[in-house]
Formats: sequence, C-alpha cells, structure tokens
Amino acid sequence: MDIRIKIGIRLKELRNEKALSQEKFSFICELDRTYIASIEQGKRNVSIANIEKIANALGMSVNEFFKSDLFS
Amino acid sequence: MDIRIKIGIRLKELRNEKALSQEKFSFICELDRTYIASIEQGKRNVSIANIEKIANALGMSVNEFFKSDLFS
DNA sequence: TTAAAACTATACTTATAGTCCGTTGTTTCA
DNA sequence: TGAAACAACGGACTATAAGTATAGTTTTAA
Repeated sequence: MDIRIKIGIRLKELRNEKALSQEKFSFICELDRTYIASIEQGKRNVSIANIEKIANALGMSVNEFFKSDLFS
Repeated sequence: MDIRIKIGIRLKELRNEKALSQEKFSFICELDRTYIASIEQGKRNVSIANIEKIANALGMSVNEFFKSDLFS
C-alpha cells in the first residue's frame, strides 16, 4: 500500500479519536483545511516538518505517530 | 532541535552502522549522492515517500526509522 | 606528503507540496 | 425537510522539496 494512503488512514484514525473535525484540526496544526482533507484521502506526499506539526497537534511525538502496524 | 537536523543525525547514524559511504548508499536508495549529503546536513525537509525509500534502503521499516529518542 | 575517496557548499531547474478561494455532496438532528 | 456541520472536489496560485551539476574541502591510507 502506498505510504500516502497509510498516512491518511493514520491521521483520520487519530483525529477521529480526538473527535475533531478536519477544520478544527486544521486550526490547531495551522495547516490548510483542504490540505488536511487531501492528506486523509491519501493524495499527499507530506514532508516531515508537516508530519511533526500534525503529530504535535494530535498531542503526540513523531515516534508515536508512526507507532502503528501500518508502518511496520 | 529542528526535525531536519534530527533526520540528518538519524540517517548518518544508521548509514554508518551499515558502514556505507554516502555514494554507495545513494545507489541503494536511488537518490542523488548530493541529496543524501544535504539530508544528513539537516538542510532538507524530506517527504515521507523519500523517508520510506531511505528506511527501506537501510533494511528497516518507517516505524523503526523513527524508533529513536530523537523523535520522542 | 599526496592522491584517492568521502564528504560539503552552492546554486540552479522542474516538479510538486501546500495555500486560498469557492462549490458540491453527505450526514446529522431539530 | 431543511438548516447546520462536516467532508470531498476543483482551479489557480505561491512556496518549496526533489533532483542534478559543479566545485571545493576534509579525511584516510600508502
């Protein structure tokens, strides 16, 4: 499976756990609403700086973000 | 510390463990020699697709690549 | 010492990441 | 059943990562 899809699945999963809408989440991590949406749809090859932003907005480290069978 | 720097440190550390030169390593992961060099110098905001390439070239998963205190 | 191998510096093009605007579907619930 | 909140879609745009070339410096071993 493409790593972009995996990133999308993981983000959506974690965001839903926090019960945040894409828009609210986009405010927290200071990234565009439509950008967050397209990441979740597996359309984006996100840079590590933005993955860090996203992980932090989810209240976790980059290490934890990748702590999933998706990335093993 | 900037995440770019951390990525550089981590890559260099793992590449050295494998006793590979930047050039030999660049052949394995099919990325330019100077590109690998600039990543190690912390100058690049690498995308997840290239991090996956690099992790695979190091014989590990993305999960393992980030399994370091650097990313905790 | 010095020559080769390994690494760093800089600078450039092109590909695409990421933003911003709006619109169109979908779901949810009074 | 329609209003409100949410997610998907699209186009036009800017910022920046990807990828390459060249030159220079540092390290290593003979």
